[in-house]
Amino acid sequence: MPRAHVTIADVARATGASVATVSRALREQPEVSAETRRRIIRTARRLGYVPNRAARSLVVRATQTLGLLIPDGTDPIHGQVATGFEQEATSHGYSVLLANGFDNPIQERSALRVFAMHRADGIALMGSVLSQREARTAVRPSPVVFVNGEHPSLAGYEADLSTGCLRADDPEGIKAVVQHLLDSGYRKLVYVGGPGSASDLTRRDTMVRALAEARAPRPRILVSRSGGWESVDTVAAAVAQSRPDAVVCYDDKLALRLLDALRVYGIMIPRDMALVGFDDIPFARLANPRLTTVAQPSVEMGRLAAAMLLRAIHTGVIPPSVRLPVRLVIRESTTREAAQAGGKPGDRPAGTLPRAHRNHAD
Amino acid sequence: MPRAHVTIADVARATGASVATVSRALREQPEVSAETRRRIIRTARRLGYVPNRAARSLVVRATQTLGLLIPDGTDPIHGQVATGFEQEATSHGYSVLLANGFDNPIQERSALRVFAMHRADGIALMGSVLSQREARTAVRPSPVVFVNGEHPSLAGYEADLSTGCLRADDPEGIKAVVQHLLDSGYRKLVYVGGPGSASDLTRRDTMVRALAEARAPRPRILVSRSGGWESVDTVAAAVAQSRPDAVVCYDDKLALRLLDALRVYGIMIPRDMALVGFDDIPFARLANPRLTTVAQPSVEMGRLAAAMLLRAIHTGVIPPSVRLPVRLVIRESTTREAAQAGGKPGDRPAGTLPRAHRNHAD
DNA sequence: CTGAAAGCGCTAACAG
DNA sequence: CTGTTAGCGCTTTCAG
Repeated sequence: MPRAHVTIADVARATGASVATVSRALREQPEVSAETRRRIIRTARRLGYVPNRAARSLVVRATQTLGLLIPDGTDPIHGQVATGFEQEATSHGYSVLLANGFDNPIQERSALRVFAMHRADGIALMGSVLSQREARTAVRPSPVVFVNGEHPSLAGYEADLSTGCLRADDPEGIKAVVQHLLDSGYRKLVYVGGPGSASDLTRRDTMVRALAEARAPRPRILVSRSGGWESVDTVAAAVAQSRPDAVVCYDDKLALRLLDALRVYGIMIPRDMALVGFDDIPFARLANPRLTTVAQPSVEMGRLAAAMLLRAIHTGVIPPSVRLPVRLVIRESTTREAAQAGGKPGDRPAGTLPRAHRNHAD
Repeated sequence: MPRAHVTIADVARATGASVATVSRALREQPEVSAETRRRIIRTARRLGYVPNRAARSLVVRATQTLGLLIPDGTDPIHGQVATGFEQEATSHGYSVLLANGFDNPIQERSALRVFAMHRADGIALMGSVLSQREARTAVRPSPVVFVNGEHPSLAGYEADLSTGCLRADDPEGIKAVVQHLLDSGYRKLVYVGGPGSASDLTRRDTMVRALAEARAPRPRILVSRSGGWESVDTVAAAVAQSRPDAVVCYDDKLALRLLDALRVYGIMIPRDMALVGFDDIPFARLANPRLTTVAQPSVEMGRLAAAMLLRAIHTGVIPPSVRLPVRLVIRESTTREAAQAGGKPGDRPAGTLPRAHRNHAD
């Protein structure tokens, strides 16, 4: 085995063909005789030839690479988006450059610069705090797609009629939550905010508005800013004292933390109050009680972001913005009867549970 | 703004300097007068110049890129490793190419090929099912680091005395679990296996051996192969029937699913039996009851993998293998008193199902 | 069908 | 200190 990398010239030399022919043969171009092609491909393999993408990119002016910026790969939702994105990209022969922005504009900017230096053919920004204008200029002329952008300019939520934006329909989700809670007889509601980001504010405001429209009491707003444990405890204390009928949290993570914190106060969900999250992270359905939440199609979202980018790359025009439907998933945490049923299944596969039930009942 | 990308030649033309000088100035090389440098940097910025890494890579024979293969970004642990890896890489000026292998050798191979084509300066393989030999040849001569490799050749666990392997000390973790369970008076134990991977088998075998050494009864082995819901129910049914003192699961995800499934049978943890997981995913501490588990330093692991790669790139020699210490985290799920005690947080492990509790206990 | 030659954008000698 | 000149490995006219 040669120490350095085998080049197309090595293969040419070994086969007696020219580099041009080798290049053509290796790319399955038609204008090469089947005979020579086979010979070339065989020796290429024998020599352990691996194409050098940098060299190719240089001339074809395309890198077969997509850049993906996520806030924090540690978060289950971001991991899911990233995975969907990677799958779609990979299945179309693109590789993905991943960067974490940690909600920090500085880090996001430098990630964009890296993508630009790599000449990524397309860039997806998830939960980015940057403005569209800034991001687009930073990586111009590569197309950019925004997934659940968090830049303040998006807080109004009407701002992204523009192109290349992908987001879950949070307002519809919250409205469904409110509807469900009111229908279930809960009146005194609380919203627990998180990071104060655009989506946080949107969810909060939508809830306030939905309640106003339903002529229900205005919800109390609490905030767990840092997302840290202490502040969750503070919120828990406030909740324990005011005893609302139901608590809607910014997201599942916060809801689950709060659920845990409330145990200290002897508050039990849903016996004492209802609890709702947002996102439907995998663990929401495993919590005890199982958590009612709004499901976002995260993996699908990542996949779609990549697909939009791919389309933009091919057509040269960035696809129109998309608002993805969300789905209210009702589970035990907002079902009073569940407390008595002892683990009444929320959303399990139909076949498995009834049997288990019967076994147990017998 | 120019349509195409600005090149170093454009900057040279605009400043009246030569491309060589521009190149040097832009890379902060010393042999350029401060004056010219400043002028060059200014015009470069004005023109919107962004270096082309492909071109640079071609000549310096280095891409400032690391490849990372993970099994599935959807899994919290993998997301954490990836994040640590990305942070370390980024902070040293490297970008990361991410790929998911989904425990599929075919996909892993093609990911390796992509890394090779990109000439990634280093490659980290997490939970890969490929052999070291195959992986190393595939991306030669770039250094490769294995994180918790799952190739059968590693099942014996002594096989990777070799270089460039990074893994959590699962055996120590399981031994600590066994010790803790025995100390707590649990005798009749069960191990619930998962994917049948190298780490699964290692954990299982270590448990069997540790119990034998302690002259405790041999554990019963159950398996939830697919990881799907149905098979968890099967396991739950078996557990419900045999009523062991404690159940040790392959990982937290499985443990949490089992915890959920056991509720159907009216089995409450830790009142009726103890439950232990592995990994300490973020939600282990939020479960109800909070889950006793073995904590792996996942983020740190990712960081370390990148660091090893960086070192290998600089020194030309792959660092020795590392076995990272794990830590037993004792929580409610193995603490009988937790069910009865009162006062401090965590005193109501089965808190939200009090009626159910009585229903079944009475 | 195949080959020769001209770059893609950048760096690295090597001269000035 | 600065400029000239070869390439890095590959694709792509343009001729044969």
